Amino acid sequence: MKISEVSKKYDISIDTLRYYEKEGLLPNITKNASGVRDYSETDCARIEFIKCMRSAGMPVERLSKYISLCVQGEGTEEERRNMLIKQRDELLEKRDAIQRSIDKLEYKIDIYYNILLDKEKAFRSGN
Amino acid sequence: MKISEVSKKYDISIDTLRYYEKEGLLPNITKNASGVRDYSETDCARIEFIKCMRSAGMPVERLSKYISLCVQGEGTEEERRNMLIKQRDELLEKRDAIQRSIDKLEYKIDIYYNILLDKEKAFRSGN
DNA sequence: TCTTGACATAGAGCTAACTCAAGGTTATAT
DNA sequence: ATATAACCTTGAGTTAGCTCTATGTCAAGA
Repeated sequence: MKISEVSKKYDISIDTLRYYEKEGLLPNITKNASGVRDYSETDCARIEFIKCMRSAGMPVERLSKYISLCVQGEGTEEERRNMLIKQRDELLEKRDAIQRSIDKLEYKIDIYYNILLDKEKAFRSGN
Repeated sequence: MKISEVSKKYDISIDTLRYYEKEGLLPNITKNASGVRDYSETDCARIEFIKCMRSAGMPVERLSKYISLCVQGEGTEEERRNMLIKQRDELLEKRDAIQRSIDKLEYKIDIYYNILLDKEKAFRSGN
């Protein structure tokens, strides 16, 4: 798969794909004789994973570290697992912070609803 | 309340408090004759709100816009409400993206668990 | 053959949200 | 009286994560 196809498929800009590669998130991409990238199935799976993690705010540097462990292979499983656990725990906290924010917003939205309703009533009764 | 107290109470750096003020998030802070800030109850309530919104990633610029509407007062309620609704909807999406990421992480953590368990077994049986 | 379009690299530029540094003033403790 | 600490302002510096620019190569169609 060529870079433009991957870009379309995953809705990630070509620049970003090359940037990720430079940062170590996409190691060992095959290139043909004239240097053109050809993304494999494995590369695509990795891109999907990266996209998911990035959408949740996992830092590029941490992803890079994790992927370098994957490439190292055998013997790094425990460290990899610990990284994922840490990341998950951070996301749980983040999710809760977002939920608190949502709750506060809902509360205020409701208050404005009542204010606007009162104004409407006042208008109708000719104030 | 002085800036250092506010800083401690809300765990926001002094620099950040002044930065927020400059960006319009904390308008009309009272200052004494020698220019020292004195945060009121209202200011503190606003800081708490800002902290909550910032922790969920609401942009400073949007907060600034919202707060300027609050300061404008009467007649801006509908626009304010719409801003909050938009922000809430974005957070709902964000929360869901994070949840998807959490789910993927849980899945992988479990896979690593089984890998490590198998290694342990192999070790015990002398492989 | 010539042009066009998709690819490549290297490195500069951009934005958000802080964070720090330099230099100055004021209130308080010794 | 002086030193210290807490405040002030202005403006520069930092970081992450892209995004853009300049320049060049290469394969395919008119």
